[in-house]
Amino acid sequence: MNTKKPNTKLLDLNPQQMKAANWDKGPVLIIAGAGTGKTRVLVNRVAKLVEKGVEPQKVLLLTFTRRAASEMLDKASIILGGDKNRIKKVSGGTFHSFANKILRKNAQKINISNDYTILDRIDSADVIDLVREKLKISKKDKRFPFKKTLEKIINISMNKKISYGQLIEEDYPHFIAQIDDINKIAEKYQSYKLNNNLIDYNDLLIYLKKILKQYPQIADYYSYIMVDEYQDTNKIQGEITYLLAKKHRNVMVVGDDTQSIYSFRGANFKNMFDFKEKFFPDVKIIKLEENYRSTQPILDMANGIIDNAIEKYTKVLFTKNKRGDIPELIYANDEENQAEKILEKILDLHKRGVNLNDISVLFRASYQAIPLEIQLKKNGINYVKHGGFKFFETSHIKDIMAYFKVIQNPKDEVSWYRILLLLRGIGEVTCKKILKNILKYPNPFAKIKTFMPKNKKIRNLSNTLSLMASKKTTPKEKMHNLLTYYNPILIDKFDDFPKRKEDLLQLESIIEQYSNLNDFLTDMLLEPPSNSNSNGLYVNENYSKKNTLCLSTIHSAKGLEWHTVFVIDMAEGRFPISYYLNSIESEEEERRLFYVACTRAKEKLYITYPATIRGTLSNKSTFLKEIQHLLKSDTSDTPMYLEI
DNA sequence: TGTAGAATCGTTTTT
DNA sequence: CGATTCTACA
Repeated sequence: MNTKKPNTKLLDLNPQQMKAANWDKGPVLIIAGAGTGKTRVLVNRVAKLVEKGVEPQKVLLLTFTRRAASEMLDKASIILGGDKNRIKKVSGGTFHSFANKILRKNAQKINISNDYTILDRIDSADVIDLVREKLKISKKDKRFPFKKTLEKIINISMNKKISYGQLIEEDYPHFIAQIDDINKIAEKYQSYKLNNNLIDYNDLLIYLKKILKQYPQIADYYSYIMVDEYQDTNKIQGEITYLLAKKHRNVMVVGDDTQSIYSFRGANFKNMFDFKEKFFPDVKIIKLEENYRSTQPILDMANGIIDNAIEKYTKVLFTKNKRGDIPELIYANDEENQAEKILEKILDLHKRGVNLNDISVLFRASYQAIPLEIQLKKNGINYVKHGGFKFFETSHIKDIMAYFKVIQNPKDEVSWYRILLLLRGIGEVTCKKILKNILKYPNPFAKIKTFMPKNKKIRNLSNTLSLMASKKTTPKEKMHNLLTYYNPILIDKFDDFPKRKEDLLQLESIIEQYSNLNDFLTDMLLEPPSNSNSNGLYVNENYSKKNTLCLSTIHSAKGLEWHTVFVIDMAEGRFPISYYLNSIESEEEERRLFYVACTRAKEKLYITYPATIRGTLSNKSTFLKEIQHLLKSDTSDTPMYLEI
């Protein structure tokens, strides 16, 4: 199916790329626009370093997702003539997974036990709620923030390094009256984590930094540091990069300030400039501006989007690929009509030989794809949906994970709560009573029986957990047993249990690949294997290779490319999304997001605009109005009342 | 004390 | 729209 010759293409570099790929020592910042071959540069550099005889494990490649790292390493091994073994030893992954790797080995050095449990966002929220209750801060008397909101406040303020008070005043003024309570909860949350051996996403980075600072020899193990997507790193990740390279200064960071789209997570593209100003004043800067992906008309439009930005960016893309179709604007009456028109277009393209794999539909927020998903299902078209709602954050999956977490850490109060409250006849009060009695035992699973109201299902819980805790059973057997136990609960708890049952079976097939429970739990938290499809099902890599259309949030489409791209819902309020548009910076980020979306297209780009949304007339997105002269409009059946 | 059903909240993006 | 929280009742 793939007719490309990857090795010749991989080795084919322009002078700028060559300069970057052959970079030997010293700090270098590569400013690489969309589609300018930065992956190719990194891949070649890794291959060259290894070829030169650098020990592969001393090369550290930090990327945004694990998938990005493993794809790059695969390509590097092709360059080296399929020498997978050497390349495989290259150290790589996300900042978080790298932090975890270092901490599991060295946490004791900073007085943290290395068998900590990692909390995801939902776990953190649960812990925060627990802490709130322990502090006897009621959420009833006054309007008090939800646990999810509290988690967000605590998380963001850590990420951006500002105080809770400041953040609340800026972004949550309606909670100003509760600042004292929130402060208390946040403080107690920190100490609770320390006392209970829990670590959240931020802690991973904070502790990594602490270790690297106190024990520079750990950093010095790595002799070449490379960081991809540097525009989407946050302050602490920038500092970590510096600490890693402080001694030998062999550090290459690659980024594109026009593609910075993760500031909500604390990322700051100014890190790219800080790299020079704060850390490495003598850094060499290499710019990659020749685009190999898109046609000139598509680039014209993309450049047009960015030209209107307030912030002036550092480069302008160009291509030798002059010819191509002008991007097209498609009008629709409403969301359903928009979906119909997209479907029509896709079927037409398909008829003319474009594979569904080469088409993607991109949107700002995942719910915007729902009308289209309905159309696709109706017409029996395969699709995968990336981004948005996470398989591992659905409540039935969290339920299952709670049992495993209790096995791993019998003192995990939050998971105990979750498990016990699932049982009929046990409410909060009984639950607390039970926990008070069992938490002191190192192996409480058999003890539960004693403290429970006499009830058949509850005896099963004790048996199930004991069986799961047994060292003799494999993770798969544990899972199988658990599912037998959980099935009646599932049916009782959810109306849509058949769908969710599918998910659990998928989870079972994932756990099959693990022999070690800890690895399974860590991977599920730091590197979940994939996103969900329309049914919330886990989708494995093979599935996405079939003739399948891709629907994706723009965030999840980062770094990818397709022959044809649709960017939908270009109406004010939908894109830029209005709910949180509260500052110039956030509007600028929305603009960059639109830019990222359009630069995914190689040959054809369609922008769609529904004239009404939920029955009311909508306005064209500002971003669309700005660049409309660079588009071709499909006026054949434009609604009469539209001004064009 | 526990539960079921009603009301309500907050609605993006993700390691 | 789906999870969380509240309310009323057993």
